[in-house]
Amino acid sequence: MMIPAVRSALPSKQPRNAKVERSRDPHESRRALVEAAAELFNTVGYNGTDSNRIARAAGYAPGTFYTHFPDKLAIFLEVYDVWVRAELEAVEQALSLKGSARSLRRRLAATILEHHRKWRVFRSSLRALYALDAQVHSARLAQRNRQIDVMARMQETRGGPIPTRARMLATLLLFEGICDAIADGDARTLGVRETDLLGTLVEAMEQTWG
Amino acid sequence: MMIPAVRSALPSKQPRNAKVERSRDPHESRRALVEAAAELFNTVGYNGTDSNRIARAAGYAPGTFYTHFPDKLAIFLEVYDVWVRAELEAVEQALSLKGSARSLRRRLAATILEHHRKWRVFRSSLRALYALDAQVHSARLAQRNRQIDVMARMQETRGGPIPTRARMLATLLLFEGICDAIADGDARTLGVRETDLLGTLVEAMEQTWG
Amino acid sequence: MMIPAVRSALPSKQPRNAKVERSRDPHESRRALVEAAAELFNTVGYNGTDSNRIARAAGYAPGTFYTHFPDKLAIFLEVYDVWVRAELEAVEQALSLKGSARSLRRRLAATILEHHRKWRVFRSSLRALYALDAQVHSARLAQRNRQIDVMARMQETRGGPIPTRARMLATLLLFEGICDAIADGDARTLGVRETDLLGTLVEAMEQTWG
Amino acid sequence: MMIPAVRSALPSKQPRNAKVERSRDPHESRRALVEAAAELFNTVGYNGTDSNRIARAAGYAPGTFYTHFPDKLAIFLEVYDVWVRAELEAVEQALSLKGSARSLRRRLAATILEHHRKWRVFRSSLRALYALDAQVHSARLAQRNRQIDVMARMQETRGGPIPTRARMLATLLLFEGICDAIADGDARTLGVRETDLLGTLVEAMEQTWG
DNA sequence: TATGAATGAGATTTCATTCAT
DNA sequence: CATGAATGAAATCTCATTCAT
Repeated sequence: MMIPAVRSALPSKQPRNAKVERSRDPHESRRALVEAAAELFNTVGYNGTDSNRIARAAGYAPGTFYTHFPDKLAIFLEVYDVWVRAELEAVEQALSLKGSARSLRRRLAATILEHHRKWRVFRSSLRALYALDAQVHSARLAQRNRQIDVMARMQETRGGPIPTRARMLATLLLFEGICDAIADGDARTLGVRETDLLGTLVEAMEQTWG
Repeated sequence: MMIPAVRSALPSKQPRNAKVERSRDPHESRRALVEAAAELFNTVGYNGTDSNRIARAAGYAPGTFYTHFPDKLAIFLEVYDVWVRAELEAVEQALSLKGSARSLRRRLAATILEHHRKWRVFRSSLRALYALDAQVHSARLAQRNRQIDVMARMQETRGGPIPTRARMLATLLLFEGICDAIADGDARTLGVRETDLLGTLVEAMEQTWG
Repeated sequence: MMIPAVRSALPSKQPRNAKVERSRDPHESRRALVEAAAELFNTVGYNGTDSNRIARAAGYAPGTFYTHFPDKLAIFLEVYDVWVRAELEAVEQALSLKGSARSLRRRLAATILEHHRKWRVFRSSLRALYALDAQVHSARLAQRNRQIDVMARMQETRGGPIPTRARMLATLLLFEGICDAIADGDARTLGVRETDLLGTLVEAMEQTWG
Repeated sequence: MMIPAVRSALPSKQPRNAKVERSRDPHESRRALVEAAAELFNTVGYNGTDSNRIARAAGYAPGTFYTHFPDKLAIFLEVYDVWVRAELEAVEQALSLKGSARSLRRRLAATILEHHRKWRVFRSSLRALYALDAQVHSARLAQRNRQIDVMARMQETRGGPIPTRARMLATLLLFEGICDAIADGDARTLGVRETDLLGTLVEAMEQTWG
């Protein structure tokens, strides 16, 4: 049994894609499954999601799931991959826009916050699996590495001095912590205005990158 | 006249078992269950743990679990409570020792790191449930509030100026992020020495509390 | 670097079983389940029957039950439906045969008695659920209504005057009471010959329908 | 799981007798248990009632139940006994009052109807167990015998001719059927006025006893 | 007698996974 | 590739019953 309030938060018992005659294109099938899985993982979490439901939500029969993925974890990793790509893309886009260092940082913070907000529940499952599963762990570490690299490259482009990895990692962690706290609605509940918290973040970024 | 086949047709929930291990003190039983649950949650996570196993691990029969807790979530919340208390105690003890502001901060960081290390997997489940369950959510928010209060009180005692709540929350989040990263062994994997990362943390604390 | 103990710590709901008995026709499966359930309900009663046992008796694994019915009550209602249909059919057949009004009534009584005899235990569960469950209640009321309708139609066909609904209901209830008493073997135990009791019933019918 | 709507119909989770310091008088304890059991059986049925709850509702600990009764069926039989006694008493009282044969019959019908109304759910469990358990079966048969005896004695007193046992049993069964149908609210639902149905009953009695 | 924690068999239900078509 | 009925291990939870105090 999963948390009851959550069950009813499910997208809908009659999946929106039901009865849509699915293409026989395997790429499209896979894509649809990943999309449906993302939606479910992000609504009821990894453990609240079952593979039959993923298939049905994507418009397929249960067995189809297993023609595309060996198991539930595999599709979770794939969803993670999609997610990572989307974030990186958004980040690169945010960084590619003109503007002062300050406005760029604001944009970056806003972009990542948006992303965290959208993937709140998925992220929470990610964290749980992170501690339990080696594959998820290393996937996430790889992502962290990439994020630090982006940071470093960004600074290189600007011509500024590259901070120590410790500093960059710390900034990254603060970034995550703050975005999660805002996305979860906790800042507000704890009596902190979101702007103020974001301000703290921008400040920290300034200290790290000058 | 009696219908012949009838005698044995009753659902027959009659005799059953007979052996009775023996009632320990109910407080002790509850404690043992919570302890076993903590251990299991911290090894295989919330979803990997089942109530029968908790009972067995504590030395009881499956049913005993339900004479003490209505369900798995209830014992999870109780484990969390124990955990919170233990952390607060450790923190207060760390803060009560004499020493310079610097050494005090180091001690605090070491204490919390130790705590995170010990409860790595439990914490990951906590995070997953945090996003899915209202009770866990509010329990954790209450804990955060308490932590901020301790911070503020600490500063009051020292006579220093109390930072904004935004700053305190940010520091708390950085604290958590860094301790988790070290506890998970990620700092090292990402090419960052734990000492350096902790150094960043202490620095941030200095900026916040002067 | 990977946390060593972690690889095997995932809840591990992976491989499991492999043998597959083979999908029969789903209609046939459903039918087999209903049949097995009918048999069990009629032997050990509703509460003495469990869904796993129904599945096994029908030649399926426990889970199969739930691919066809949401719960035990659902299959009970379906068994009831089958039962009702069978009775109506038998009744209509009995009524379609040629013969005097008297012989027709005897035949009708014999038919229903036979039916009650066969479904003695099932009927007792029906009665228990009737008082506790709204669905069972309304299903049975619907059946009663149908029975009264059949009575009225029968009389219409004969061209006789249609009795009041109160009289028809009373006759129906007497019918049930007497058939149950005989089916349960109670008439005999109470020192009443079954023929005599049936005679009383036929008499009552004569008074009602002339 | 019992029918959900029924669970919530339970007298109350905090039994009304809770915390009342129970007397150590074993007769009183037994009485209290039987009373509580009667209430529960009549609310959630035999299978919906558990022995711990009976004990709690009576103000005792679970174990106390077993110092008074060997099992759940035993207390059910005792409740039945109490019920039977109460009905007989009420009947005898109704019959002892002066009045015309007609008014006496009306009173008798009203008395028994009242009784059926009050014990609707209990009666439904009785019927279910009747078909499954030999003890319940014979207890109920004994009661039927007594009822027929009362009928015969009554007629003897009046000096009228005693009908055949078949007739008397038939009348008894009609009585039960009609009272149940009214108590269950079915007469009304089936479009029959309760008075009309009772009228049919009184008519039948007149035919049987003149 | 009364207690009440403990028992453990077992009922209900879920769901990742398989495989014949 | 897609299907979907079937699987069966396993998790959650219940409750009649026991027994040491």
